[in-house]
Amino acid sequence: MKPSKIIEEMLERLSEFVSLLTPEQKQELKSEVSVERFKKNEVLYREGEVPQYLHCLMSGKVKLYKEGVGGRIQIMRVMKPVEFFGYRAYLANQNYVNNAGAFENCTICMIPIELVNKWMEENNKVAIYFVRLLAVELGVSDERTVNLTQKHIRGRLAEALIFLADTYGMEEDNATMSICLSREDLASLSNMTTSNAIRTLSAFQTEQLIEINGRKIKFVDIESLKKISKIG
Amino acid sequence: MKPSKIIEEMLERLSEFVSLLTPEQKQELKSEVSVERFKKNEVLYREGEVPQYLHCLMSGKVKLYKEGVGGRIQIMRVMKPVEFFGYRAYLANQNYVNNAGAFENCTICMIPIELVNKWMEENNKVAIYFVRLLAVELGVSDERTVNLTQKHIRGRLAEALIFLADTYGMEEDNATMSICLSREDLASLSNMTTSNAIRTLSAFQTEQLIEINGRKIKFVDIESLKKISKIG
DNA sequence: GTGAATTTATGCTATATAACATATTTTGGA
DNA sequence: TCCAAAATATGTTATATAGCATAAATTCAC
Repeated sequence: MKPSKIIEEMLERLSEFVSLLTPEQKQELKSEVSVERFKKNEVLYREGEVPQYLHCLMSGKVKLYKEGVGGRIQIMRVMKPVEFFGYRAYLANQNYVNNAGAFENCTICMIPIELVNKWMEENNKVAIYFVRLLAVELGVSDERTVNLTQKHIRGRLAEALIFLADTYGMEEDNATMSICLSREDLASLSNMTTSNAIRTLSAFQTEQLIEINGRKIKFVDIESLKKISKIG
Repeated sequence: MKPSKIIEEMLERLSEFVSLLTPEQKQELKSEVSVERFKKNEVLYREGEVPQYLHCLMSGKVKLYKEGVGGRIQIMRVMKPVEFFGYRAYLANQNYVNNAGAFENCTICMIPIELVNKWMEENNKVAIYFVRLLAVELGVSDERTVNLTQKHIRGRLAEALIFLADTYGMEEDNATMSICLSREDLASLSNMTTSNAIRTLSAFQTEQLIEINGRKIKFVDIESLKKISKIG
C-alpha cells in the first residue's frame, strides 16, 4: 500500500486520538509522520537506544521484549494494529529498556517523538490521553507480574494462548488463532523453557483442549483452558 | 503533629509538584486536603474499591500488594515519604487492583482524586507531571517482572534487601537497614515462601554477607550482595 | 507475669521445572 | 531438489523451590 494511503488510514483508525489534536497539530502530524516497513523477525529498536519515534503499528504483529538474566528473553507485551508503542521511555526521559521486534512483516507509522512533548505542552487533551494510556498499561503490567510469578506452567501457557487469541483474534473458523508463534516465542511469553512450552502444548492436545497443526493452534475446549489459566 | 503543620510540610516537600499548580489550584489543594493516620498493619484500601483519594505519604512506610493465586501475597511496591500513591486506578478509570497497607504507623495527606482530573484539564503541567510519574513507574514495573521471574531465590532476596536499603536508608551506623520487616513480608516482596526467606537470610548470615538481630538487618558485605543480586 | 498465639528456625520430603540428550520433522537457501 | 540448519518432539536426569513437620523464640493480650 502507498504510504499516503497508510497515513490516511492511521488518521481514521486513530480518530480517538487525532480528534484531540488542534488543526495545526493535525497538520504537523500529517507532514512529519513517515511510514516504515519491517520484515518478519526484524528488530525495530533495541534496549539502550535513544527513543526517536512514537510508533503506530498499522499492519503486522510486534513484540516488546527484554533480555534478562543470561540473555534469556521475556516478551513483555505484544502489539496489534492500530496501537501506539515505543513512547514510554521518552516520556520517562530514559533510553529504551525494551527491545521491539516484528513477529511478521509489518507497517509502522513513525511520528517524531518530540512532537508528543510539544503537543502535550500545547494541548492538555493529548497529555491526558497519554496519562490514561500509561495508567492502563501499568495496571496490566502489575497484573502480569503476579500471573507470571505465581501461576504454574500450565496456567501460564493457557493464559498466553487465551491472551493471544483475545489480542489477535481467530481465523474464519472462529477457533484457530490467527497468530502463529514459534514454540520459543510462546515460551518467552509464558516464562518457561522452549522444551516445556512444547511439552505442555502436547499435553493440552492429548487432553483435547487444543489441536496443533505445526504453528497453527485451534481451540477445542476453551472453557477448560480458561479454568486452567485462572487456577494457575 | 498537627494536621495544619503536616499540610504545610507537604506543600514544602512536594514543591516540585505544588509549583506547577495555579494559585487557585494551590488554594483548592489546601482547602480540600485532609490528614489521616493509620496504625501499623492497618489496611488503607483494598482491591475492588473505588479510588477516592490521591494519597501522599508523609511519615511511615506503606506497601502496595496483590493477592494472587490462592490468596498468596505479592508486594508490588513500597512507598516512602514524601510520595504520591493510589492514583493509577482512577487515572485508568478503574477500581483499585492493589491493596495498600501500613508497614508502620503512618500519616497520609488525602487529596480528593477528582481534583487531579480537574487540575489536569485546567493545567497541562499537572497532566505532564503524571505522565512522567506513570512512565517511570511502568519502566520499574517491567523491570521488576523480569527480575522476579528470572532470578533465583538468592538473587531475588539480595535484590530486595538492597532495594529496601536504597529506599528507606540506613540507621546512624550506615549499615543497618532502617526498615524492619517480618520474614513473611520479605518473602512477599521477593516472591518466595516464608521458609525460604528465613533460610536464605540465615545463609547470607553464615556467609558473612549480613548480620541478623531479630528483624534488624545489618549489611556486612554489600558488594557481594550486589553481585548475587545481579547474577540472579 | 503468665499462657496463648505468632514468628522464627531448621530439617526432611515432594514436586515443578530446568537442563541435557537425542531423534525427528520442517524450513530455507543454493 | 537437495542439503544444512533450525525447529519440534520426547525421554531422562538434575535441581531449585515449595510444602510439611516440629521445635524454639518472641510477642501480645489479659
